[in-house]
Amino acid sequence: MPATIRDVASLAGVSVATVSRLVNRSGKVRDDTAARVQAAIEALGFRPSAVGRNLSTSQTRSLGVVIPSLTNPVFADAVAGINEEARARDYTLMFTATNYDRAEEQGIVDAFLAYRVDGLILTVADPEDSLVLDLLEREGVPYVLIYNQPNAKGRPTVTVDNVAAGREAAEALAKLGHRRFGMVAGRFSASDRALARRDGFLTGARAAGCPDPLVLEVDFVDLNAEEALRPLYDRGGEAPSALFCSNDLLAMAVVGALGRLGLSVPDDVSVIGFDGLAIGTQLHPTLATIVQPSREMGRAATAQLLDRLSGEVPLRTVTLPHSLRLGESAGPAAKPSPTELRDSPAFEDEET
Amino acid sequence: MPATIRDVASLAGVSVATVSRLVNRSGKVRDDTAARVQAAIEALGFRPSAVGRNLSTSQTRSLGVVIPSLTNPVFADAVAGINEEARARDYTLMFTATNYDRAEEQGIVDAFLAYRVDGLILTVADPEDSLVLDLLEREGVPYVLIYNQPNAKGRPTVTVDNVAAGREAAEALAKLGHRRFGMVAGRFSASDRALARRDGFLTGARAAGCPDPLVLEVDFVDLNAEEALRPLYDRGGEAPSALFCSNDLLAMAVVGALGRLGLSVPDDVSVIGFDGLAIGTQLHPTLATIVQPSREMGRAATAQLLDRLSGEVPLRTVTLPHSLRLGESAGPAAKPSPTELRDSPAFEDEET
DNA sequence: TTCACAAATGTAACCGTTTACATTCATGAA
DNA sequence: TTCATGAATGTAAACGGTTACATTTGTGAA
Repeated sequence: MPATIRDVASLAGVSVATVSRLVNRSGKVRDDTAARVQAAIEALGFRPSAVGRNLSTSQTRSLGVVIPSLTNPVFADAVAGINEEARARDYTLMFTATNYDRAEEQGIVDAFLAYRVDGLILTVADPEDSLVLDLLEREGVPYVLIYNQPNAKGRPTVTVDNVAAGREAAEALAKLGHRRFGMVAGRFSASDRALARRDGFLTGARAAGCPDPLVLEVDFVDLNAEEALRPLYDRGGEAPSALFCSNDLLAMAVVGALGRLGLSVPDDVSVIGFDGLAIGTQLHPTLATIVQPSREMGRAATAQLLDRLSGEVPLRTVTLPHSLRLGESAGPAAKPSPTELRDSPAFEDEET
Repeated sequence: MPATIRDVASLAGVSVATVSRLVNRSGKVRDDTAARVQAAIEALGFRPSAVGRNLSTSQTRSLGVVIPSLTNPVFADAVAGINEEARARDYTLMFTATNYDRAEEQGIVDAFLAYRVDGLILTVADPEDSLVLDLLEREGVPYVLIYNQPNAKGRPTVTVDNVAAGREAAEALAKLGHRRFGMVAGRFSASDRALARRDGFLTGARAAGCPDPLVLEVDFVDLNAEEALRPLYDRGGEAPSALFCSNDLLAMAVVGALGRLGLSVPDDVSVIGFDGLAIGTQLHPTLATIVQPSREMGRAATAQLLDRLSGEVPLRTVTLPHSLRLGESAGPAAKPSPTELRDSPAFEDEET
């Protein structure tokens, strides 16, 4: 139904080649011809069809984006970065969330390949052993991972040093005087980065001469943080005085749950998250966290991919700097032993 | 480089028509032929090109999604719903955020039209007066708005009754004994819904016989809630005891800022947000809010659009139910202290 | 066996661009 | 005026599918 290049050509009394040349600024066209063609274009409201062009040039100027979920703002931030960079370079984004479902990954990538996206940016469940990535490799479609860990197969990824960051979290807490650590994490099977953060955290705890942190793996999607934490803080003395959470959303929920359990953050328990979500700085207490540059990671991944598409630059793994943001949710370890917690009135209320 | 339908055809010793028939299950093909073709497809790793098909069928089975920002999880939730419904019906999503920039809107929609998306789902700055929507109308490309308000031009939108919701917020606060209301909102110029919520809130306040709420318009993108609120709460007595925020992100920031100003929520000030973000139920205090079914709105908009694309069902404006979630951030008004009574003329006026 | 008819398959045009190559046009030099 | 030359434009073949229509093949009845 929309006007085609032929319509324009015949209305302007020129050939399609001339129209094409004008539209794409490839080749020269005389001023008066250009004016005539331009007039025809406007008269017809001609909008060149990307699909015609795609077929002819066998590239689509589109990128596929595959992430686990938009519900976690950390991914939304990355997508925002991807979006910015892609738009700046005139690429379009095809997008889907997998909901942490590996079978979905496959179907989605199949669809994107059918659409002949020029490249993909994705966060997968397990990059070491991913059929999807094998497929891309086989088909020679360029891709860059984000958030995923650098891995044995040398798959290009833009990420932060999650192990170091985990270690730093432990160090920071140790420096505040804490010795009994806990970690609350989503399912490790769905997140290689959570795993890396845990490894770093354990290492850090040991290096500080602390007992091994208790690790709590919780269901991230429909989480009941209060239920998950209650048993821990029923036990009294040996309960962790500092909790590291594998992401900020979890950390926010943990802070809330502790409050509801009658514990004060950071007076009774310190909490430190991971991601650096903007909202964390607005809360009270502000959320202590390891900040990763999500938007920048999205942008960097995209930039790299687009460079690769327009040159033959090889794709590389890039580790961006993270930083510790010591918010109010992490404070010095309490002087009195949390053994007293058992006797706290708020706690008795909960018990009955 | 990838195998084409002709490659498959010649390897299987059949015509392209037969391959096409098999791939699309259009028309019948004998079992032994099918097997041969299937073998060829697998041998070559043939993946039908959507762009070839798009050109031929002049439809793309893709939808454009245009929203202001992913940074606000409420949009992310809607996109999640859109994503689910689209995937279920085998449509692909092209996606972009406008960052609340109206010029961007135009460029993005142009790009999507070039790609010949079959339809669009969008949230625009101002549906009444939107060049972009005029353009879609003119080109006959079906679209559905989400979040935007029902409007004079009868543009189809999936939303909630923001006016009623705003009114209910005021009523709920009045029922808790509050009389001095405030509203904190993002820029109205970027959000017709915030405006509608304000209108409803004012109406509700008046209906409850309360003085007109103070309305604070703040910069949502880089917000300093503490600075914005401090002047209000420096003044003492006449400061609002209940704040309605035009969205949950804002409400969370406001709760945090009040805390940092040394005020207790809800003992000193009640706060009620809008959106029903999941994280609100995890915080401490849990966030009182008007819940809108974001995911469902995304799904409904998509379903409607896809129905329209495969039948000739007309697009309609749909108002989905919202609900009040009375979290801990909204509580009974404090008994006004004698000082406050003296200092608060508004209060005395109303009492008589 | 022959024929009518349906089932299976093939042929080729078309969808809207781009682009290599061919052709025409304008210009200045001889 | 004629020509050589470069600039401007045109022609037509891709690109990878779908599909109307034509053709061939297979089946059962006469």
